[in-house]
Amino acid sequence: MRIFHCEMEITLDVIGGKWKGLILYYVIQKPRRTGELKRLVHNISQKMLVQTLRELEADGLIHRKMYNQVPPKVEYSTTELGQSLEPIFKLLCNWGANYADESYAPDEIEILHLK
Amino acid sequence: MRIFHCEMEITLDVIGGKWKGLILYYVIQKPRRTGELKRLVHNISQKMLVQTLRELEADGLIHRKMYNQVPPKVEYSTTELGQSLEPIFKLLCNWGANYADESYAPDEIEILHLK
DNA sequence: CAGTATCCCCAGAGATACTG
DNA sequence: CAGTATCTCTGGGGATACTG
Repeated sequence: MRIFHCEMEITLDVIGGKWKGLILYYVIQKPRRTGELKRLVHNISQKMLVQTLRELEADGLIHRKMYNQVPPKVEYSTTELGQSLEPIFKLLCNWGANYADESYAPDEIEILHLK
Repeated sequence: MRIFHCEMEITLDVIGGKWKGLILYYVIQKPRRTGELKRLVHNISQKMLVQTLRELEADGLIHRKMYNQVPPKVEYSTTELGQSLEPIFKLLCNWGANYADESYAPDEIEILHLK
């Protein structure tokens, strides 16, 4: 039996933590391969990437599709539940952009958009 | 010079981490005293509570008002920037409630709302 | 009551090597 | 390329005691 003290705790239990938010952010945009995520999520180790992906999968937020080929190919995509976070994540990004505008001088911050 | 790779990283830099989300959640609802937060944010230590409050204050999300009286009284409230998270946090809570509905059997979860 | 100062620990995370 | 297995380690965070 899991005990929570408000709905926010539930949400944070599922998408909180050091890496979940960022990984979800990229998988929500479009299906992503493992190596792609490793490149996008700066500084994450192979270990933490796989571990976090397993947790997101176990919680029903993403789906893991494996192609039986050599070399191996795996693609992660959102489930319906995971994709339902998309509008919220968009708001969170907008908020962050606005925060940067208000709280950083132009020469104190740089945003390097990867593709 | 701070480097980010997407707007999401900025947001997570400000409101990510183990305790910030939950503390903000309660302060957004209404001004809160220290002891009140300690009671609401389950399992947080005095040290982490104060430390996190200082970070939120330094990042301009909350304001600390001190009453010069004995015994001391301190009240934390949101700044305009902090309060601008309110609609997003509401969505996050709704999402968590919906997640609980979909992913937990009724006897696997309990939500103890404190006041 | 609110906050500081210490001490200290261990789980979470990094590094490396290896496999199919 | 994707993933596992180990080993290591460090710093985030817990516990405690103390102050104004």
